[in-house]
Amino acid sequence: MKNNNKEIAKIFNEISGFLAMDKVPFKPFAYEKAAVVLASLNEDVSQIYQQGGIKALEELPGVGESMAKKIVEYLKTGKIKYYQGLKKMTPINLAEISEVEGLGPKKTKILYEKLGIRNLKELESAAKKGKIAPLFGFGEKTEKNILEGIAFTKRAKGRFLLGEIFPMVREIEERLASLGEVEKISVAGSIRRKKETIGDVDFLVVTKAPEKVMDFFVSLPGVVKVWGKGKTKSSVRLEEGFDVDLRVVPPKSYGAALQYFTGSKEHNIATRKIAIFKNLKLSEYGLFTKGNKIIAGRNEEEVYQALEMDWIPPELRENQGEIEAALKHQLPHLVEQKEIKGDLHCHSDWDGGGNTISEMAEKAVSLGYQYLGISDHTKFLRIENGLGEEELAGQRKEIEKINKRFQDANLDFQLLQGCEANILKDGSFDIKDSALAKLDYVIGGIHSSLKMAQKEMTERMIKAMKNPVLKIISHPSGRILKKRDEYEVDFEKILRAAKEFKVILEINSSPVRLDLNDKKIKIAKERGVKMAINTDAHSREQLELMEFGLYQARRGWAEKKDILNCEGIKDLRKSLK
DNA sequence: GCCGTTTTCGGCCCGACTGTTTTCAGTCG
Repeated sequence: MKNNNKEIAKIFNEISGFLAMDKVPFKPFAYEKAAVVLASLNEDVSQIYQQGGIKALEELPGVGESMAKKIVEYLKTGKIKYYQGLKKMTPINLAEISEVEGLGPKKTKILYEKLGIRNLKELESAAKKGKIAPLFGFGEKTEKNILEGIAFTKRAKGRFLLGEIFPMVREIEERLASLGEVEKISVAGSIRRKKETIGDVDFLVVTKAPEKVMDFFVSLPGVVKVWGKGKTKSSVRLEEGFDVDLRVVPPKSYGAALQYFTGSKEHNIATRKIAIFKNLKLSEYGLFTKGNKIIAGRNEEEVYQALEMDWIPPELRENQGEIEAALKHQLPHLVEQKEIKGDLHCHSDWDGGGNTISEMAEKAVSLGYQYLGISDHTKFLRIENGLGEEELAGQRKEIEKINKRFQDANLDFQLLQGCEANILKDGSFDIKDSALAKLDYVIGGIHSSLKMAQKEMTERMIKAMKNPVLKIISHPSGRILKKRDEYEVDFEKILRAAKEFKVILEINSSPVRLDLNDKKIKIAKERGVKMAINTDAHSREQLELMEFGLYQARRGWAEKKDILNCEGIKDLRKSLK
């Protein structure tokens, strides 16, 4: 269960920060790059090491002799001496402080040297006392930004990203399901509803051997604490910091319990009201008549059916109209994974991504896609090695070459060439429109000047949308979960412009973005604005993140017809024209 | 510290933007 890749990536990121503090040239970038590679790896480094030794580690892009040694040291001892030495010299909780938007290594170091600030708590106290503004290089605004950043970090605390937790939940579910004694199992709660952030995890099982199942549960790998262990309920904490509950329920109540523990609370209250109206009583034990005779409970379908409702997909259970729709048998047919025909936003090694165009394409083929749009950054984002006019032309040739290969192999798959151009402060792009017009499509994204006032930001986006080369707006609200709020923009105006100028809004699948979010997706759908679910993958593994964008789309009531990349290649090409 | 259709050494890490130190360092993507 322990995730070596993430742990080492975290340490490398901190090393990068410590080195940046001392203005060490180039090394910070090298460590950062390696951290990104490690974090996006599918296979655990311990496996790579076991199979291929230190040589195999050095094969990883961005990892050389020195870092490979450090990885081995970590695998063998759980520590990296070099890192501990740096931390000793400057005992700052860098990971914690860097969470605050606007604070980097240099400023953090000054704060430590002048005010002795080592962590978030000390930072907040100093900012509140007004000690930061008078420092050389700081000021009123910086202090205010720091306080706002801390407040934001705090609000998000205690909740985990769906994308962080989901793989672990799947693993636990598989382990439990593999026990012969477990007859039925499901995860419930906000995970089943696919909420973007999760408080804790609930599992329900049906079993004839509860003791054995509970014993197995509390000794799962990764369990660091057992809060309680009983016949019907046990709770544990995993080393990642979140709690998991396991409940054993009788078969005749399984559906009612699943319905109850899936929530949301608001959905349950509304459902119970329907039961009361029908002179029935709904609880986690079942649906009962006034005479306490059980009439449903074995599965969810029969519970909803007995209430004369259609079964409601968990993603919709937020009491946002799904109850009424289920009563009228008018629930939407939510978009499904198998309806996704391709991905229109991913990055190749041309702009610093982890894999070549060929490798990305092969992965897309293995996912069953008909097409993949390569959309590398344009020149402004040089750190990501953004492409200029000539490079785009060169990339075009490369893509045509690869497409030829697929064609010769008689494969029903095509690469498209797009790009992710930057919408600058004035609403223009960072690259000539004439170069953009040569591509199959253009994605526009905001990556700078995020703190503009609402009116200016709205005008900036609409100006970009009016540009006929623009087809898709990437991550339209700009939030980073647990880190940064959305930028200020008049969303209704954006929707009107999207409709008028036929611009597609992206549903970005990255677990830290999920942008548009569920609420905005629902409004966009109601306004008749089309969307595209994209991964924004920077490596081939990240193409698998599509499921998280899909969940968000489903939470926003999106159907196949609302999603651009549910179109087959022919229709898509027409739509992109 | 990594990497090599410029290379085993000498490049790499750019541009927009912000806030603040009135000319530029730090941050972000």
